Amino acid sequence: MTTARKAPITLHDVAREAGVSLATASRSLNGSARRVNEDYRKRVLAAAAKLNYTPNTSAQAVAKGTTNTVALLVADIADPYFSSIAAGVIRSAEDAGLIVTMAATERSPERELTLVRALRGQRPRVLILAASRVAEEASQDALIAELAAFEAMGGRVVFISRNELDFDSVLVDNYGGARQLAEELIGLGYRRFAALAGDLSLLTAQDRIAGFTDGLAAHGIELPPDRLVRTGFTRDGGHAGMLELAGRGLDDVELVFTVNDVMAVGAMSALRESGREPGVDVGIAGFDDIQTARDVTPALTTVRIPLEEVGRRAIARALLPSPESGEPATPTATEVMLRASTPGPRPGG
Amino acid sequence: MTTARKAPITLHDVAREAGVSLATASRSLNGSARRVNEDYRKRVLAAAAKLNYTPNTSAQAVAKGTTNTVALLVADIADPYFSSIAAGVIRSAEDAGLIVTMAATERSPERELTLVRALRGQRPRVLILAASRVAEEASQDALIAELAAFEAMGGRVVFISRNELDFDSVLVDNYGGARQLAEELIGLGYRRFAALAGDLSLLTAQDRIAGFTDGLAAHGIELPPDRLVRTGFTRDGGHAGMLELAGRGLDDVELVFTVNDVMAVGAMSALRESGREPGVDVGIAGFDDIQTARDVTPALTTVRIPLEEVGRRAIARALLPSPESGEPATPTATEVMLRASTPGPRPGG
DNA sequence: GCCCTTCGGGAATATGCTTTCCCGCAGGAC
DNA sequence: GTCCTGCGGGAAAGCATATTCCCGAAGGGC
Repeated sequence: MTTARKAPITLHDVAREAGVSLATASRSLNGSARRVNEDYRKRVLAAAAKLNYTPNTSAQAVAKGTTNTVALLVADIADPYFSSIAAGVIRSAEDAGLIVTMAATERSPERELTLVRALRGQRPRVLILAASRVAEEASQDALIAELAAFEAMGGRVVFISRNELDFDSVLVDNYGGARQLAEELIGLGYRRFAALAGDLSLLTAQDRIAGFTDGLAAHGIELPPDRLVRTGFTRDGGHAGMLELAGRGLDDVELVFTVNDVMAVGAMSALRESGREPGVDVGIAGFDDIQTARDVTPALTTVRIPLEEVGRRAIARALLPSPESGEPATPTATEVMLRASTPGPRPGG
Repeated sequence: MTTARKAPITLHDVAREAGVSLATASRSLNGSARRVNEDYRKRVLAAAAKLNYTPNTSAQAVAKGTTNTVALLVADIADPYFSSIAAGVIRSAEDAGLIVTMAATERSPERELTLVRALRGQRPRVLILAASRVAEEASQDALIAELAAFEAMGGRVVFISRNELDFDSVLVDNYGGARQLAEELIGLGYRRFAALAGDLSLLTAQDRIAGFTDGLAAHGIELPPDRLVRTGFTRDGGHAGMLELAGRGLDDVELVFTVNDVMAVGAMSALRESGREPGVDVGIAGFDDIQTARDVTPALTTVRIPLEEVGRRAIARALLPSPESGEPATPTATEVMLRASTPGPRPGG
């Protein structure tokens, strides 16, 4: 009984068991356009239950020419930003009877392209690209071409937080959120800012920085170039960036904005290592509102993105009839969350 | 050019383009046992590249009778414990040329069973169950039966942190880690403990509590029943549990152990709300060593599990020849990480 | 009462691919 | 020079399912 490897039971077996034809069995089980006599139907269902039959989805896919698969591409599934989005995607894909397959680009555009190509082999119904876009990118055109081919053969492409003409997308108001954040921070009394910009080749980082600096500019405040540190888009990037900033000896900085929360967390840690207390000595603000932002001490001021909902909206859009041309979907609203990490500048500042 | 929906190009097209037979085209592209003339092979490859051909994996699966799919079942993808494991799984599955599909049980045994059944339709090569086991469970037998059927038809089952006879697993030394933690905390001088036990119907929670209490017992210390709070296995569960504990007015408790890190984080937050400072007034220790444990203040003492590696080991084991009977794999070692949340009891305690 | 629909079961075909099987051809042994 | 062997191309037979097409039977209209 160990290595018996008995073949999985097929629709054939069910049909035989029920004493009906293959066609009738198929029709009974997945309710086609054709109706089937109630007696037969029951017999088939009973046989299927008795044999513990499960339709072979691959065979169904081949026969029908479509799958029930959603392919999701993220940069790094261990990053809370992406795992929250993934949770939303999985949840609502499941509600729609879709299976989701995931792959990680590890933030490499080349890998992204390779994966898209490979994923195309799966003939997924929809392909969701959540890995952020890089501004300058040789493989960009190749990606677009690949995706266009994918859509031409009937698949649906949805970008997350990345506006790509000709493709559908769930947008996030990165610019607006960052701008609003800047203004509210000014409202708290902050005047001297610095920013950790993540990798500026990432459009998301660019947008947030642009929104933030514009928000400052609207109040006549400038963000001097030497106070904008380019660094990795990760926690460790934030850590390194803060050390770099400290190394520049800008002692009068009142608030450091990082383009995402994980960087803020790294920055806070670096700040402490250099003997200063986040919130007290220097304000910190991030972007995304990952769970950790609320758990960290002091709680992190940030811009909230409803991450799970973004995931849900992605598959919702994918299931809608094709928008026929990228009417660029109203961006998901963001919300500034002021918390303890930005109590306002210290009186003696 | 919008709704053209041109059919995806098939192996047929490639063969025609290259002027060879279907068989030769197939053999050239996936290197079968049969060799094919180098000239032909090149012609086929060129044709495939020119047409931008991608094999239809569903068709391949049907023809071969196997897939390249790994199905991964987790409780909640947004939980860092699971997303870290998932990251490991995805990474090394990909190295092995496997695609991973994910689903979330939302911690419901019924859902788990339903999903396993549905996933079976995919005929995955391996099925990884990472959602924790519930002790008393009506659907348990059904699950086992389902999985046995799955293995009988050639699939591989790997449990994560859950020892199920007859199935392979990657184990985690929950008991040993917790026990070691208890002893080290005693070494720091702590004597009066309490614990937030998560849902005690979860075996993982049980093991950790057992290890912890046994560790205490080895030094003649007891964990009175009224100091063990059953609560949810989540962050909010930890929060609620800590409030509950505080409500019991046990003011002499020096250290609170929570069965996982997310609960510890919730507990720290609750502690602050009730006016006490984690680490200073009460020590806190968790389990898992998720990233946040290091980012929180004070940094959380915990028991480290190499989560990503656990994921990698899961697919590594799945790819090995079947162990033929559950020799229960040496458990993955855990490591106690003493951090600032347990500086030792306050002198005046 | 006859003809025309409609209903619905079943045989057969299609899907895109792998693999078996057949067969021709070239090369080596004697 | 014949026979045998082995290499490798191509036709064809699967794989598990969906769907088209055919056809008999039942029902309704006049």
